[in-house]
Amino acid sequence: MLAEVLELDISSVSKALNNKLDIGEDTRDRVNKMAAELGYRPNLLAKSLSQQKTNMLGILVPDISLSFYVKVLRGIFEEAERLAYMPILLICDEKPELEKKNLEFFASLRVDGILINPTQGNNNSELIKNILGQGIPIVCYDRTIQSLNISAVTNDNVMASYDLTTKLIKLSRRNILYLGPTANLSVAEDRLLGYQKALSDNNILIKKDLILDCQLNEIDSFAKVKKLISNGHIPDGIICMGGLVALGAGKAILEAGLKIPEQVLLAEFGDNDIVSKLGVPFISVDQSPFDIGTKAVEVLVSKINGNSDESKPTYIPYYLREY
Amino acid sequence: MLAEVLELDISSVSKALNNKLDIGEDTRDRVNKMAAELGYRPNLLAKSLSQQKTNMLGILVPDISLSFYVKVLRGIFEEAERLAYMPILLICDEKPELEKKNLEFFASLRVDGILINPTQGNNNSELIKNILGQGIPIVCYDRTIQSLNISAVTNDNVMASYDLTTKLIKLSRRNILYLGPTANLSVAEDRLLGYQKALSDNNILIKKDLILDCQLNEIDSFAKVKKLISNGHIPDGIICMGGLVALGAGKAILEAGLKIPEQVLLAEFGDNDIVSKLGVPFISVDQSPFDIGTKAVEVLVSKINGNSDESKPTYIPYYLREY
DNA sequence: TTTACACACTCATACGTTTGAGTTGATGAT
DNA sequence: ATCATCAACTCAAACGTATGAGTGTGTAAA
Repeated sequence: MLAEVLELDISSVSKALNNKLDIGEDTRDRVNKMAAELGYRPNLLAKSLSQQKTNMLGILVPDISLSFYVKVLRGIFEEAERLAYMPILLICDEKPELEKKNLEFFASLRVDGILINPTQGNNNSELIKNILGQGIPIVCYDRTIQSLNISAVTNDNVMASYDLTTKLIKLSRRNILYLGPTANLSVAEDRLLGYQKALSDNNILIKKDLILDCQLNEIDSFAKVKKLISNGHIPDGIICMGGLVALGAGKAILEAGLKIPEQVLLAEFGDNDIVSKLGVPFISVDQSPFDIGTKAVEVLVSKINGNSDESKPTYIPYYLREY
Repeated sequence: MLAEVLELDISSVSKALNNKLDIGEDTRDRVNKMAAELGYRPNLLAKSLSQQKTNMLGILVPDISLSFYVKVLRGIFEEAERLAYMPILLICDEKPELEKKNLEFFASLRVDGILINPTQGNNNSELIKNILGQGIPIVCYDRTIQSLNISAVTNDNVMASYDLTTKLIKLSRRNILYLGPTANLSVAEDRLLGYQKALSDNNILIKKDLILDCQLNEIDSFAKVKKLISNGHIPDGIICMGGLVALGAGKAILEAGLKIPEQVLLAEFGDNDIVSKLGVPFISVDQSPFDIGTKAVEVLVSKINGNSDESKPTYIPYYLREY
């Protein structure tokens, strides 16, 4: 198209547009001028196919209705822009089948790298291994996959949970409930460990009925806590895995006529925006989601560039906050 | 790769994988089996380039921290999945430069169609026209671009605002403040019209100082309303353009010691999740964001398939709700 | 005047897939 | 036995770009 009008070889046009050295200055100018005039837009499909590089990053997110992930995304987008990669965002809705479909898409599209927050249960770890084997680097953020020896950018969740639990203990709480998944989720398992260690270190007995398995949503959390209370077990503090869990638990507590934070202290990880709906004070672990995002991209890109073959986790600092 | 192992021509492999008719059943099976075995994954870049069709939809979103857009996205993703298109999500952050960059990317990637919620001021309408001219259909959702004769899926914002204002009037409010952009935004202009018409029809004088121009964020809204109150103008009802505006306004009102809803009735469009942070009752226009999403994809895909060249707006029903 | 060499360009191939046209061998009808 | 038909395959071109090797021209050095 451009080549015909200018009576040049396509290769010359290509070289002019890409500022290659073996092309005359005057022809370069002619080409650029004509390109602007005709509204020429390079075909990324062809370019990527030819170069064997897309300059795209595949980003998998479980749920964008949680402000935690939105903040992570901010970090991801900002850093990707800085490093001249295009982040392609796909949402998995915590569904393994969707995650699979989206991973397959990214692999077929030949993105240069993938950022993933694996769904609970790590149902797609075989597929992930497969894609890694195909030569596409994958980095986990927030959550990780222990069985896979994969790079991850996350918090030290054992320590964070230890600190949070310790804080509740210092605030004179002794019947602290752990509320969230107890298996199949790296993050939750770590936090359970930290919770238990904090109790031990403070000579508090770990009671089995104060470790309450619950899904990462408001409904289940509400139901489980309501049942717990109606059974006469009233904790004086709750460590919640995420904002939705805290929201459900908080509603159940308030509905039972209990006071927050006087009677029950509410503590949660990561997503405070949604908890503030309750209108009561709570303690939150700020996981520095923005930094998780930027660092994840940084690690991924260094893998793409072959500057890092290691797969140890990168820890991002966290902060306890009171709202 | 596959072809070599099977000692077949690449074209035969391609035909087998795509269930073409002029290929033997036994070879088809052999190919599929070997493909599974070797973990063959078709290259979408090559496929799309060859077919001149990507089966991708470019989705432009201003801001995913607003639950309104998250709900729209749910609709978009669900309908896109149903119609076998892959939605590619890019976030513009209300920044025209980002919008431009993302539009250029979509055009270069040769997505089959684009869904856009144009930024205020429609800074990229020339580019949009250009891309349309290139043969990529574009449909607006929520907002539209009047100057461009482009398809849009939205609410009848004049009517919605008329109804909402009328509702406040029926609740005995006479000093109703319009709070939001007054120009450069299709949606807001329409709502201002509806607001004014409702006042007129009820024989209420339209006061200039009850039409308060303010940006679509919490900060500006808070500042403007605070100033208004400190100047002694206290409205008894506020029509806010969106949740962030309502949040800022609500905070200013509460800070001034005024009661919501007794002294000031708060009403807003679209994004109630965020307003509930205030912990007070408010009236909301539910714009059926999910339906906006599904319908937008439906309209876009029918354009892609050449079944629709018209460009009239498609209106989605809205509902007044009290929270 | 020849040789060398850099410069600016073209040629050919590659990337991985699709697709209509062409080829082959077997089957059936006359 | 001859020819048309058909199924199942291969061939070749196309999509739009990038890139190393090859070509021709002009200039400077010997």
